[in-house]
Amino acid sequence: MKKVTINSVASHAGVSKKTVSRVLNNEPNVSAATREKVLAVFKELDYTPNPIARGLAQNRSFIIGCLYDNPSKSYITRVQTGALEACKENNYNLLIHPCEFRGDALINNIEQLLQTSRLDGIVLTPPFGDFAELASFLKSKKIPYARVASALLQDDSISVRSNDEQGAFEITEHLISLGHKSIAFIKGHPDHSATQQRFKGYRRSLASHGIEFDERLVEEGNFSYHSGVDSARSILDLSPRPTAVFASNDYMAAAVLKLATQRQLKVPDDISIAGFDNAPIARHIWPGLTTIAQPVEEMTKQAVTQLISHIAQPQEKPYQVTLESRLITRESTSAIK
Amino acid sequence: MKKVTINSVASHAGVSKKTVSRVLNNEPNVSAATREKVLAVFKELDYTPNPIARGLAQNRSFIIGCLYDNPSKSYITRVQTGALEACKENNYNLLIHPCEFRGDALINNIEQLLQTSRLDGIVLTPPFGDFAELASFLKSKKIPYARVASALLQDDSISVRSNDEQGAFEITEHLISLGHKSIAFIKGHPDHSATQQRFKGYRRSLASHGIEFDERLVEEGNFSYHSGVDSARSILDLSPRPTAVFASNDYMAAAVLKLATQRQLKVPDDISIAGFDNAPIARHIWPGLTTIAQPVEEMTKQAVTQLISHIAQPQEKPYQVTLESRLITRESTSAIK
DNA sequence: TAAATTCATGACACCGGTGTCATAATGTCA
DNA sequence: TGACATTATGACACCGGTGTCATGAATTTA
Repeated sequence: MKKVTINSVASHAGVSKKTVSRVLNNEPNVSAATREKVLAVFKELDYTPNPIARGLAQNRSFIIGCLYDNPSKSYITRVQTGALEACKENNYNLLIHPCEFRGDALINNIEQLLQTSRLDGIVLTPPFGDFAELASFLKSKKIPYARVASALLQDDSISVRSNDEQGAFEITEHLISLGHKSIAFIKGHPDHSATQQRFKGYRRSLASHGIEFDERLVEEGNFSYHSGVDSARSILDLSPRPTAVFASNDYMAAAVLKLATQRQLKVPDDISIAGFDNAPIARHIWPGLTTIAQPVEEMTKQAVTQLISHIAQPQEKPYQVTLESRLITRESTSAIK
Repeated sequence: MKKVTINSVASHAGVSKKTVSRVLNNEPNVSAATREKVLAVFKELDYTPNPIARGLAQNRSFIIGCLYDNPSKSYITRVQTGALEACKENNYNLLIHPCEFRGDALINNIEQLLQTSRLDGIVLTPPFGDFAELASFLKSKKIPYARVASALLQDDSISVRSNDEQGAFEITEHLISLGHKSIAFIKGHPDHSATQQRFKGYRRSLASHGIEFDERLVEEGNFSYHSGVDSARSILDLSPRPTAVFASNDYMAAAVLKLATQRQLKVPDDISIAGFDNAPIARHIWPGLTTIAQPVEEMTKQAVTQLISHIAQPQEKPYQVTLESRLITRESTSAIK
């Protein structure tokens, strides 16, 4: 059983390679009769074009790369889900590439990636979207890219984000509206722009209610569950203990909840806990976490969709959009007694 | 700035393409002087070979595909982690491809995948590893594959699994040793071979202690958190209520825990709960879940490593291994009162 | 009906590498 | 030093598609 190529189809159908190629790509200037004949041979020989050969001729791979370095696995899962949807709709494939954000190796690493697998475009997920050096590297290599959930970098690339500052503001407002004045805050990973944004929103809300900002209530986390445990320990040891904790993501909030419960504290009666992201864990635990729902899948899907259409036909003006997030109240927050 | 290809390097260095290719691939029969010269030109022109052209000539893509359809996202994350490690060590890349297991579309879907992106090999994760039709399809297309955590299919392909039956046996033994006799069981997804295996282990343990199997204690789940909630509801409504629940994975166990807690039951005092997999959630909740730790990452890593070495050099005998799992006791199980 | 235009098709180069084989250069041995 | 083996190198075809352009046939226009 020999391999079926465009040549075998051509000779079988008694036409030239080029004509077969025309049929393959729905190009004009093929008579109906010829088209029929070629299509019949496709069926008969069970022909499928070789994507690599096509890639060589057109200098395309139909593969999008997804770059990430994120302590929150569920966030990555959501990013992938959105990216995959966009790829599927456009007959693209998704290649995943985790790599360390810190360290000089990054650019080399990406260079290696581009060498071993030519990608048509790259999605930069946090924190990569805010790394100017990487952006300019990709530009120099002429690799199109799209940024997801990145706040800082002002460039002319595709970018889909949500308003972290506003989300954090709203959830803090929610806590304050419940009577809380002593609200601890757990920061996210310092490399992520969301970390600063969420912190800003927290402070803006406090300020708008005349609540004095207290540095002792702020802990440095890094979005991982483990860092949440450490921060929770410090916070729960405070005296007087804050009446509420706002963690920069749900993993860290879950850690606070676990530690508080272990210490016999009732949530939310003794302490209210709020998270961010609406990760699966927020509804998998009891009490469920009050949080901000971010459309991570949707953001990524839009980013990748735009990226693909940009690849097919470079746009004049970049697609830059901010999607809405919304407050979800569950059982982990309640009015102060 | 023109593109740098093997031709530009060749003319720059004053040698033939083929000699450049030899240097590129560390082939013998290149004089030291020539090699130096060519390497210098590589640097000077900042040359990187085009993977697509190489792929066309060698009929390889250096990409492994990972096929999955799994309700447990964290399981997929772990599979990816293991697969990525193996890929990284071998300069391969990983393309992810979720697709529906059920339905006739599957084979077409895979065919499409192979068309749009030539893969050097495929990792089949549960439940795909047990689908004989898919295996024979891949064989007919001459695409090497490796199976992860698959129990049933007896074929001559690479397979790395762990002993689900034994794990379920051990965790049931653990519950029985704590004095439990009325142990509810939540099954996994019917398409997954692990589902039957775990059920078998549960029954074997009961039988070995002369505990009569009671069908009313068995609920049909599908590995998703949501299905766990439904099953938990039925189980907690039973009268008399079982003193322990063994769910076929940690997500469903977490659902039982949440519902029990919501209903003011104390875990483990009022009811013991055990899971399977040692997913992150098992230690992110309070009380932590007693569970069976499966080396999912390691299984996948070994499978992919073998797959890649098989691609480079087809082996005579297939690599088929069963890795150990182990019992992890946490706070969700205790001796009956 | 002749000239001009449009359409259908194929020949051929090309994408950027690798494999095969011939040949020139060098080394080894008697 | 001649016969022979070994090493270094390049010419050229090939992988399986696509792009460019020439050509002959069919159709329209004057």
